[in-house]
Amino acid sequence: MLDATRELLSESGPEAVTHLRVAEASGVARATVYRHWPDRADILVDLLSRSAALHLSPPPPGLPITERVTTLLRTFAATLNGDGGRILAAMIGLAEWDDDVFSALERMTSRGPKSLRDLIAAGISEGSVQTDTDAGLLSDQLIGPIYLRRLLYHDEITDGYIDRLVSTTLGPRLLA
Amino acid sequence: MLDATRELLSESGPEAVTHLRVAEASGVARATVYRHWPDRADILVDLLSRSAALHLSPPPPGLPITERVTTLLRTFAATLNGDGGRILAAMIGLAEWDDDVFSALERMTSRGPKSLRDLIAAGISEGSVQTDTDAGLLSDQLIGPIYLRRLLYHDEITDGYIDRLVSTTLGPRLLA
DNA sequence: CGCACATGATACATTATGTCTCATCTAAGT
DNA sequence: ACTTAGATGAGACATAATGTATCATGTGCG
Repeated sequence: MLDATRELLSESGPEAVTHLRVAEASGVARATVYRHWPDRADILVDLLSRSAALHLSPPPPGLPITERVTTLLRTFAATLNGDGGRILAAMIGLAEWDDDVFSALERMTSRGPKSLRDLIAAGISEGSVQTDTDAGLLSDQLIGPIYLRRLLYHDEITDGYIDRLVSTTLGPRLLA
Repeated sequence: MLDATRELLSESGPEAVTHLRVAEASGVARATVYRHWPDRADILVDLLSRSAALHLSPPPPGLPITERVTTLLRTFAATLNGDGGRILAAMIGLAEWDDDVFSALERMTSRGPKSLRDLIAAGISEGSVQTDTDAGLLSDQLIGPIYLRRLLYHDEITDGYIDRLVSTTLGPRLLA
């Protein structure tokens, strides 16, 4: 049923996720869908709560900070370029009015900035990034434009874009 | 009717915008709503197409580039902190599956980056910004984090955040 | 006044929604 | 192999929503 829900969501948007259509799409009786999720919104919240975080790539170990950040952002962008972008767009449109969806959104999107901040913090402590760097802000500056392109412009996020982003954002804060 | 639609959208989200509820909320017969917008989505598309752009502030004239950018971003953030944030979130959630909403989204969000790029381009030509600056990318770097905070974190965008954003993003590219 | 046009009110058929019952199936324990 | 608890399928049912049609009323305008 959740597979069918994900399919419906990706194909036709959140409004298509109804008890009836989930039942039809998954070959299950309508009553069964009601038993699991009495409220229509519960189906979506359940699906979205189980959705994987937007990226999970463990930052590779000994490489220079620029490489590690670039790798992290690329796996992140790959998820956004795929199905993750649509799911994220749906969540943003729902989270404004549904606290449960917002919680799921927080869980889904918090891991990325966190590991990026950790990466930057590691760069500071190992002396490759300026000490007065605000890791949280720098993380926003790297991730924000990527979301912007995907969600507002519906543009694909290319490796070249990420390279330019990293070099102009992180570049000026690097120490020799 | 469109006022009632806006109210419904802001209060209860896109799914609450139905012929019936618009009719009730605006004190109009249900048939009248059907006459104007035979399809449910038409109501929202019509409303969103008429929505003002996200910011309109004409950049003040002779001030230094940093001041002008900061002013622009502040009026932009003010709209996002208000009702514009919810409307934008709804549009992002709909634009993924509705081309008309996406067109409206483009019109709504294109003016901001454009005037920001123009501002940066002016800064380059008047010699206060480095000549190798990519105005489009710099614009994304300034606007992206603001969208990020509003849409994903549901955080208010403070003047202090914008100040830090401008100083760390635009600062390194300024010429004496 | 007369006309074009939008609206209100209502009826109607169709579909969706939500709840209920009961027979059937399945997995697990005895 | 038997029993039982729990889940499912199939369908009935009432209610609400949706979409269309009709006709009387109102309003602005030449």
